[in-house]
Amino acid sequence: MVTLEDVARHAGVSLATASRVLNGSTRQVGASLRAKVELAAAQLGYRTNVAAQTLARGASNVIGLVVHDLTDPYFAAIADGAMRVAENQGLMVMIGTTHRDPQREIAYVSTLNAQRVRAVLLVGSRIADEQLTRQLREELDRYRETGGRAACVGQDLLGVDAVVPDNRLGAAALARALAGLGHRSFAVLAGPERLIASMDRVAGFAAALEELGLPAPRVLHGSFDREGGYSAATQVSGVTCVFAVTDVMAVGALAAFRDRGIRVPEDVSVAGFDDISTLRDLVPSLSTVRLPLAEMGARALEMALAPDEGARAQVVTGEVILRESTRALG
Amino acid sequence: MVTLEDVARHAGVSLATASRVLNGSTRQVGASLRAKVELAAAQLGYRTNVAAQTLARGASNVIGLVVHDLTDPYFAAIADGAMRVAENQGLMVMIGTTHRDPQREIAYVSTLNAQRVRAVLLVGSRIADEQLTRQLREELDRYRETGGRAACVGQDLLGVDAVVPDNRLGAAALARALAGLGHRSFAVLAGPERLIASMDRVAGFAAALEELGLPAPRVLHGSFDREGGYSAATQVSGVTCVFAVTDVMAVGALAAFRDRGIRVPEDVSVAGFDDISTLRDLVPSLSTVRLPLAEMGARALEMALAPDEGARAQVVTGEVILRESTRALG
DNA sequence: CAGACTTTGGAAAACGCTTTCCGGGAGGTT
DNA sequence: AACCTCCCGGAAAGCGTTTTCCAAAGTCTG
Repeated sequence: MVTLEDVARHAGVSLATASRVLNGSTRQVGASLRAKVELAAAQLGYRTNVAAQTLARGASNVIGLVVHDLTDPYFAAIADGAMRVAENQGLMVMIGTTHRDPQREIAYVSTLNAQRVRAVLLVGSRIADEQLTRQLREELDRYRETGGRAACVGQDLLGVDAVVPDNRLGAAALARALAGLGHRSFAVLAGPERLIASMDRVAGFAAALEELGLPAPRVLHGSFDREGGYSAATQVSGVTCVFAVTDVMAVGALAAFRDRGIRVPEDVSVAGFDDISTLRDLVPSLSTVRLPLAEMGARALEMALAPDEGARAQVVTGEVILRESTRALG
Repeated sequence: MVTLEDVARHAGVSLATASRVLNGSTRQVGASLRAKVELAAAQLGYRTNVAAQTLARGASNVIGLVVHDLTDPYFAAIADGAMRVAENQGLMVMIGTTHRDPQREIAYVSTLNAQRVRAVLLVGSRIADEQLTRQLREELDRYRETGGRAACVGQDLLGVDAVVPDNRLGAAALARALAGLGHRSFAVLAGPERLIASMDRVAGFAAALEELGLPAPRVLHGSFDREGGYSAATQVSGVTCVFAVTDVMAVGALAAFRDRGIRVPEDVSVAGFDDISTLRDLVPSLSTVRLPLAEMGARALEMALAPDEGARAQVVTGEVILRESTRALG
């Protein structure tokens, strides 16, 4: 293992000089010494020991990313956006997947704190649970007290910077668009009862229908994934339009309808939420509310990395996109 | 920032004792002192400084993962498998995405070396390029000389442990299955000319056809993604069956045929490779060669982490799965 | 050309942990 | 009772960097 000291000795300079040459310092080093050091480093195959560097500097070059599930394209897209920002800034990223276990999320914040990462990004909807939220907040506070920066993509409940999709507004806009197509009877395929993203989307959708004087939708709960959409959709009947609170659930619903011999959009219209790009080749193509996922990830990390100006929240509004899975009635 | 020394002082014990209590050591500590230390740590909100720990121990608790593109479900699935293993072993995962730039891959190995990660996992097909391969090997060798462990998922070209899908065999089996359906004229939608995974799949497919005494397929090259499949498919004509070398390219091909008014499978059969699970709800469902992606990632990491027994290669064979996108002729 | 700055190189003190030694006390064996 | 072991606690020496001081050598001004 070749150390900086080896390089310094080999180049005939002091440790300080070698350090200044090899790891961006504010101080200048004369051209001739600089060349010697660089040569020595190359010859010996020197690689900075980042752990030592982090210890000495008191700050690392890595950021932490906590997501629920990397194989869910929603999280992959957000993570990708954040990682591009990290890459541009020369930061490495450490990822933890919680598999939707809130305790794991808390544990990851603690671990990332131990790693002294520069920033941590929490991606994914919160659950309506006072105690869990408080525990997570406490862990985050502890991290931030010692200089850590944090941001989240989801709801602004943690006292950190947040990029928050306006789920109510988006769902309401979707409801109006679907009503505009002539639909009057709706079902909503929702996620777990206490998952806030799901709750907000349901609430926004229902509120808009009420405003239009339409009957309240029937709400069916399932897990927040493809299976949840499938199983919830098996219970749907007597409506002309179904709103699945995520595209991934909508995919499950589409499969369920197909298996039941119900045609989309001829027999029932289906809309999702998120506009997952890997799903754009679905047949029929999915009407949805577009969220700029990669950009949300990128912006969240940028906020976390920016100089502290107190916790800020950026609201992102979705854009309704009607495609083939919904059709006009009458 | 509360340090171990603070904890030790607060508990009225030595630094050594505090260390032994809080960070798994081989040595025992008496129950009363142990309790004091744990209490002090909890009261002060102590968090181990991992950088210091890594420096002192000379070994870190993180592994590095290098993939081409996290939003590609192929890589997401493999990464997920590897991450589950890491999680079970209490290891954190640092991810780098190369966006298919071989130089970036080399740079990441160097960076991960600097991080002194326990193991690095390189996921993704190699390119047939002597010089790049040599450079990467050199970087890997340097890493391994100082105790680093490495493995790859792809071709066994790097002198490290490898999990290698048998692309030739899988493609050949697929060709035989398709010929068994009565197809006689084929086109292959291939990736970049020098991408080995693509080359092998094309070669295996062609070899099997030749063995069966069938005419050689027409090979069309495109990028290794959905767009590549789409654009290659626009040039297809006069065949009854199309083999896209990945499911993701097959999705593009399906879209292209749809846009051209060509029905699948009535007018042309389409098959892919990989069996990406998020694509299982495609209509028509895709015939493909199943690869156990998550398991491949998991096994690769397990090999890398296992005690050194010299570089080993595990071959994974794919399983042909015929679904709705291919139909029997005649 | 003297005094005041500005550069540039080096010595050495952190940074926060792990672990090797030491020593003292407890328990076991003749 | 004398001797050996074992156990457990603490002191202190690293681990490989960064960075703060110093000192020496320029470089400017007036």
